[in-house]
Amino acid sequence: MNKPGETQKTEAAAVTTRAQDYAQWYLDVIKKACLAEHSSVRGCMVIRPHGYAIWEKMQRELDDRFKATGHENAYFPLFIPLSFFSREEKHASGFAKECAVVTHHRLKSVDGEIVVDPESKLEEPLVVRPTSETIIWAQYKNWIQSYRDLPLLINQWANVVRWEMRTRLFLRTAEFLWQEGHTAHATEKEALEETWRMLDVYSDFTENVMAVPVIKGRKTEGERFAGAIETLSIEGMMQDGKALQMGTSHYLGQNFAKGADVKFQNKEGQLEYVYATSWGVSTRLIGALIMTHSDDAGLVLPPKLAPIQVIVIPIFKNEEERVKTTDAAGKVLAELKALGVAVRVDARDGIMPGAKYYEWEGKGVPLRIEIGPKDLEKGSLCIARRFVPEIKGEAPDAQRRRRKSFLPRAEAIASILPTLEAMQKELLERARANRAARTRVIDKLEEFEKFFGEGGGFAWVHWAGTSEQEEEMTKRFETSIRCIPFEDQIPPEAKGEGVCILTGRPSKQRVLMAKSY
RNA sequence: CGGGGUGUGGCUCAAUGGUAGAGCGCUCGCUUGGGGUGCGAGAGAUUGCGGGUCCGAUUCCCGCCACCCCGACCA
Repeated sequence: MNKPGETQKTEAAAVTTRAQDYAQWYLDVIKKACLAEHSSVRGCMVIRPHGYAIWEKMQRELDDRFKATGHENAYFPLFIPLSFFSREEKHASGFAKECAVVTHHRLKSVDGEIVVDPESKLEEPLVVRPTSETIIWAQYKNWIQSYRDLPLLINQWANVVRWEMRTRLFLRTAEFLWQEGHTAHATEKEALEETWRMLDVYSDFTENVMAVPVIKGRKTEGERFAGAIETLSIEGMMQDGKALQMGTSHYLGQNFAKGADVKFQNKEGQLEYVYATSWGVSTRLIGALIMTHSDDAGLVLPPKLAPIQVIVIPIFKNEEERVKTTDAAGKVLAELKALGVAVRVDARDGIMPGAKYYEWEGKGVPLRIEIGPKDLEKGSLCIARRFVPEIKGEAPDAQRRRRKSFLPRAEAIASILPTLEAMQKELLERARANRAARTRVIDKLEEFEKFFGEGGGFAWVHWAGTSEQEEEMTKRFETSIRCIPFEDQIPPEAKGEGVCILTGRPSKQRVLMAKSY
């Protein structure tokens, strides 16, 4: 770490965009905000308290939405017997290359060294779940007999393991936390409705809670979930212009019901396989949050996800002032708590106020209240925002001044909730504007190449190629079809028919192409 | 698993064939206090692991392991 005063004393500013710088910036934010770090365990992540507190807030918001749509939580085993896992062929082969497998159940001491006891080999290996479809459907077989048992709407909060070659904090770790919904329905229509409904739940969450705008659409065959008939996703754009898949909702048809032999008797008395969906979001969302809003000063949090929304900092230079200002801070704390604000006082002695500002800004606290002797005299409070809407060409000094406001005490307290609400909206608007600035409607391959050669972003492109041609595009430009967007997701300027950018064949609508994480 | 790189106090890095030093961080004291105060004292490392060469290895050689970057794979 460098001397704080030298390299880190930077104002909130535009984020650098060169890929390597961006990766470094991302790690710096995580470190400054004390969110997470690499574990000594290969590919695994330690989520620190502040990072976990954000996850808990996400969980709560999501859980409320799942409950509101009729879902219940349950829990299923971490281990999946290999035979269960192989019941759906495409599913098994899709995940085959990234599975951790338990083969023994005992250790023993040999010459003072602890080794795996070869005699404890399991008859059947256990796969550590990379996702739980198979183990859950093995159970559903016992739960479903009649159309009266349907729909079965269940969600699980769990950890899963995918043995990735390369990992990145939050975005791709060997073990990650997530929720996975697994539902069973009597008809295809119902299951499809559920698939679409849950995608809406996700987009509602990412936009209204995370303040991250997303494009909703269908995945191409090559990008589909292993074992799904249809995969829907929400795609966000990060500040470097890359796309991030933030959530998926799958229509599984009768594939898993057949694999686990789950039949029900319908109203006509006939046996039928049930129709399934599954959907999930993970701690990757925290990565999306960081990469969408944060700046060079550190994390920026939408107020709805900020574990601490307001930090109160008493300022003093002697014992008398310390007592007075911390006392005043305590009163502000109580009043804000009563309003339902997540607030904390930082009364640590021996740390300069400036150092505290940097620390809490790095952690993404949206609002800071400074209480010093001058404020007590005037009966005012200083409120400093973590960010303000940008004004083009504004000097950093001017922006800093604009972030602070001095208000009479009562007025200041009353302004907190409306300000938090405004900041929540501003973040979404800012993210929308950033996305719009890096989105193009493109018809010519040369233009496409140029766009992605100079930073890139989202490209609305006509496509009518094959899966092989899709791969060819990926090899040539490092881009992929993020999704085939729903009609209402396509901006007006990108609507209409045209011809495929690669093959020239007629195309009914444009798809979303981008480089992605 | 292929190609490249790196392993030295908590972090970022120096140095040296004669068993290590700085900055930041940490602890204590004073000082300071509305954007990272300043000074002083102090704690903290069997130099990734194993072997070889050598009187002597953190340094040279070999093997292994871990991590990072670039590919293949991905929520």
